[in-house]
Amino acid sequence: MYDRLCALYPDARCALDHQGPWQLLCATILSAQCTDVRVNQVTPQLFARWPGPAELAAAAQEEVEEVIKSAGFFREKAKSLIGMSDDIARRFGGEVPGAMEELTTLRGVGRKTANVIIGVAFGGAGMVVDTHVRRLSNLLGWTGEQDPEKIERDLMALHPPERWTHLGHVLIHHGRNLCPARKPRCAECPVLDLCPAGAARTQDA
DNA sequence: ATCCCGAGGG
DNA sequence: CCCTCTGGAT
Repeated sequence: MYDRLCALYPDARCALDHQGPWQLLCATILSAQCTDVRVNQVTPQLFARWPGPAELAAAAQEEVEEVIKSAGFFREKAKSLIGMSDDIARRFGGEVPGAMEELTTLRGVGRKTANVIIGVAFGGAGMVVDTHVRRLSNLLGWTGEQDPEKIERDLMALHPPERWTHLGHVLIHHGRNLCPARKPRCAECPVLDLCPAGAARTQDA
């Protein structure tokens, strides 16, 4: 299945525009319950105005809110962006840490965001479980869990570490292109033969 | 379990 | 109108 998805999406990669770990951290925090397209619309202005953690840590919350407003959850996300930057400036000497236990101590950073940083910014093994990965993993029968951390564990057991990061990317890509939550296009799906949920659905119709 | 929240699609 | 979008804190 992994190979089939890779063949389908040969250049699937992180769709959040960024330069360096701190920018990716900001973009990923902003991506909660929001499309990556919209995140990429607000980050240029964010990074132009506050170029690094030291600057953003000192920003006025209302000004940050104004810039990121269209991404939704703007009050919480502004607090997280400022708090996370302050954490990095004070506790980590201005450098984004690379370990899960450190990353998740940052304001607004949970396992999903931490795994993005580990996998994409540092080239490590990060099994990202977002809304797409959760939905497709359940449809494909790879897990029966709903809790992201349990899904993470199931996926890590099914796939070798060197595939984790890219697996997340191809699943997210497939979720966007052909298998969105609202209206999966099973009739056009090239991997329908490997999808129990899709097979059942097409039989229904 | 609930709240945070704007924007786009059906 | 209702649901979903690369979740996390309380």
